[in-house]
Amino acid sequence: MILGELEKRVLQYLWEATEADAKQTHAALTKRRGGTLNTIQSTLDRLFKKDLLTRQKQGHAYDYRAKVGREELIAQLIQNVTSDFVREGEDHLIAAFSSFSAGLDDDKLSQLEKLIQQQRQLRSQEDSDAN
Amino acid sequence: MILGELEKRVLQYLWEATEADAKQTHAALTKRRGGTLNTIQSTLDRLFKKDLLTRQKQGHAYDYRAKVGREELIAQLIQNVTSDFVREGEDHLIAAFSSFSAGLDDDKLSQLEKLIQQQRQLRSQEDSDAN
DNA sequence: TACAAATACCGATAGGGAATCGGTTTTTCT
DNA sequence: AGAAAAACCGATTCCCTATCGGTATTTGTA
Repeated sequence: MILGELEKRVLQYLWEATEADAKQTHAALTKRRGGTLNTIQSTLDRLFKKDLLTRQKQGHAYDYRAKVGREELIAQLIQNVTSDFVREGEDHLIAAFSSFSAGLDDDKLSQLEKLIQQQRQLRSQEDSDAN
Repeated sequence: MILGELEKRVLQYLWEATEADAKQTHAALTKRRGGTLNTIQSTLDRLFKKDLLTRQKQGHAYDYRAKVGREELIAQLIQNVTSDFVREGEDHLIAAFSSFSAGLDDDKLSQLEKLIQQQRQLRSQEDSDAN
């Protein structure tokens, strides 16, 4: 899936705003870049059709919300752009790591290890929560 | 940077073949999908202009070689697709990890840790090699 | 409930990149 | 120099984003 420039901005805005209709979105984005309300409406609609947004009628306008968070989107995009090159049975992240590792300094490596630890802890907590 | 379907296939082929001219590439790819030699030439040229291939005249034809390896390309693509969403000071891989971690099982986490260790070892070796 | 305002929806256009291919110009080998 | 092989150029089609104008709906309200 490809995201256009405007689509990205709208998405970012919705992550901040939590919820907004076309008018608000237009108001927020039009300051830096011209464009009519219609343009924003189309863009919101396109994002909605891409299943990246949720909408709900509120008064006479749709209120849109991001359906995917920033990290989830990043994950999606990476899988997308990567999938043609990831070998059978190979994980996307593993592939990504292999790709980046040469460019990582010791600090980053440690940072990653910490994140892994955190992730593990998070899980054992969830496990005990479940009981 | 966006890669088209044919561009990806050509790239993959060049990773296998190490080196090939348009004719060979065409011969290799045309079996599964029609298309003329010209199409392949254009594609090779496009990849070359994208700085993904190297070429060198050999006899009357250019011999092309991939300029980036699979993992390097993956890294590039990830950075590309990700950069608009990665926060200031945040690393792409860290962001990627955060995005994926929820979907990783224990095995994958361990696998990653091992990779990190390997990377560390690789470095200390290089260090001692340098002395 | 009928009307006016606010939106949604439809459709058209422009612009950019990939994929394709025909045809012409260059290059190269003999 | 001449034939054959490639490179190069240009045109076309297709798909997707960005933009808007104009019309059809919907909604709040007098």
